[in-house]
Amino acid sequence: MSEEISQKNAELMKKIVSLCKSRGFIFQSAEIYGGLNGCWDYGPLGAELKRNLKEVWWRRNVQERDDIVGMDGSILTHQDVLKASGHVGGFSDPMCDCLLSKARLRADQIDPQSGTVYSYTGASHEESGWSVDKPYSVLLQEGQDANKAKKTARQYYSQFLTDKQISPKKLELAGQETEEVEGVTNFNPENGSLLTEPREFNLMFKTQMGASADENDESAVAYLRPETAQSIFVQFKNVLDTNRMKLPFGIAQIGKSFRNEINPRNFTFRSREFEQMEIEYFCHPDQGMELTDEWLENRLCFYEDIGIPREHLHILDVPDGERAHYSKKTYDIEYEFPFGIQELEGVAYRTDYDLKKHNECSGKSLEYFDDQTKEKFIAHVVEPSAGCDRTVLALICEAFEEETITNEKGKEEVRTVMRFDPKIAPIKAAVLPLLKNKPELVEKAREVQKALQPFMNVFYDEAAAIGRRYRRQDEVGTPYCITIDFETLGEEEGKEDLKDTVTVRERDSMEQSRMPISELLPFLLEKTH
RNA sequence: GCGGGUAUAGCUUAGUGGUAAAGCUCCAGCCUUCCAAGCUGGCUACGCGGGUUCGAUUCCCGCUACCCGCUCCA
Repeated sequence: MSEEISQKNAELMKKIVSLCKSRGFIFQSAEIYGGLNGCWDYGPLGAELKRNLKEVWWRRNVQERDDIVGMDGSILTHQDVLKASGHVGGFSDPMCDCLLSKARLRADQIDPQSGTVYSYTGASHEESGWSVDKPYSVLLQEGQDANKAKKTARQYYSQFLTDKQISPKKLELAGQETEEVEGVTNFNPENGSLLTEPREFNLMFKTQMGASADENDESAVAYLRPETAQSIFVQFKNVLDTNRMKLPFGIAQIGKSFRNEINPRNFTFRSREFEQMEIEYFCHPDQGMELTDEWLENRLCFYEDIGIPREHLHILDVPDGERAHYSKKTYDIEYEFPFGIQELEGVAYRTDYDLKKHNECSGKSLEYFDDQTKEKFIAHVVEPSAGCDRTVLALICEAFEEETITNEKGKEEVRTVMRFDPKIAPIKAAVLPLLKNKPELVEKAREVQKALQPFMNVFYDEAAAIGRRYRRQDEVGTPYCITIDFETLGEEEGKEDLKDTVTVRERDSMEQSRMPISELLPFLLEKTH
């Protein structure tokens, strides 16, 4: 990405974040207390938008399908569940930092190295009297010049210099010692510099169950779930038995999950608390690969359905070695955010890994018996796992547009419009009396509002000129504005036949049409459902 | 976690060692017969905590948050 485009996208993102705040989509969590790192709250319109997304997802995946049922598991999770799944113990990354370049590396991904370690105890600068005592080492591969160790060490020590005018070359190194080593991983392969000790980053939120639980009571430990999936696996048998399900079938769940991300970034994109929309689709082992491809296609259609065109999505076929250890096949569905192409959803073939683990660890049989074939086996599972907040953000980014239009006076102006698909738009229709100082118009408009309100989120507005009110609605993505005027009242001479009709103004085209009030509800239901 | 940047009203910005200006928005009123009209009036801000100072929004230190890069994202 060129510098210019990246600059432009940063500005675009700023505008989106700003609009999200000013129009009540997304606020920073605990803002009046200075904010909570990586946490965000949805305001009135954001809550509607997110609710609509979740409703469409649930409708498409549960309500309209015979083979998927829903559930809603607890967020607090038994520690044994996450021990079995491998999250306790496995869900942390040892990290270390290069003392010289400050690069961060995964300690477990550093190739073992051999060579000569040059160690120093400190450095000094005679002329200025400056000195520092800090142990530091450099690893040199066989055949490298010993001077490289000195050069690297001087560079390292020079970062402590208060007088930046002093050249690293003028530093005197102290206490040089050398040692031959083999298979060590505490040096940066890039430059030979010593790394910090590996630090564990535990990515799970741990808590204590019971108001009087002791902090050191191991048995009281519980976790906030790092994914909704585990509660589905753990309840697999119950759902199977109580709902007479037959393979293949799925269990869907929408809910919050928590991960102690090292570095929350990009607005709501990477948050420590986030909502997932997950399906665990159980099947015969022979069907796994095929179903993974089918689900990928199904999910792409879903995004198209809610207004994210396929051209803005990217499919990443996650290569061997980069997939989770339990996965035989994984597709990432990525979206072109202004801040880069980032993952919205993972469609992963998790094999029988999870059910097998829970089968073993709980001692309860989670096997499936097929009456037809008399076969007994652990079901395999395909998991389409979507990030709800990420999708909301994608919807906002996709919808945002600043349109340049020429007004009646021939002057160019910018119209900010959120082109949400009507299905997910927070407000479906705005009801507007043409003038607010004419009680008959206001009364009629209130009637229309009340008639629509039980069926959808409508908004009544009588403040300011009609044009301004249209633009306000554009900015929050309301697909239709309904205006009650004098013709609606049937008092216009020669236009008595327009009694009880209203102007329907369409957001994207700004075009207006005349419609009887009686047709409004079916029209809007069809367009916004 | 490291490096860099930023923090003034709901939003976007101005400005100053003597507590602050504007545009837009918003609210009230008048007016207004279809795309951010006009007039009058109004609310609202120097992120938090220290220090220096007679006095700090301004200078210094710390913290927090956000943005960018690195890193990370099982």
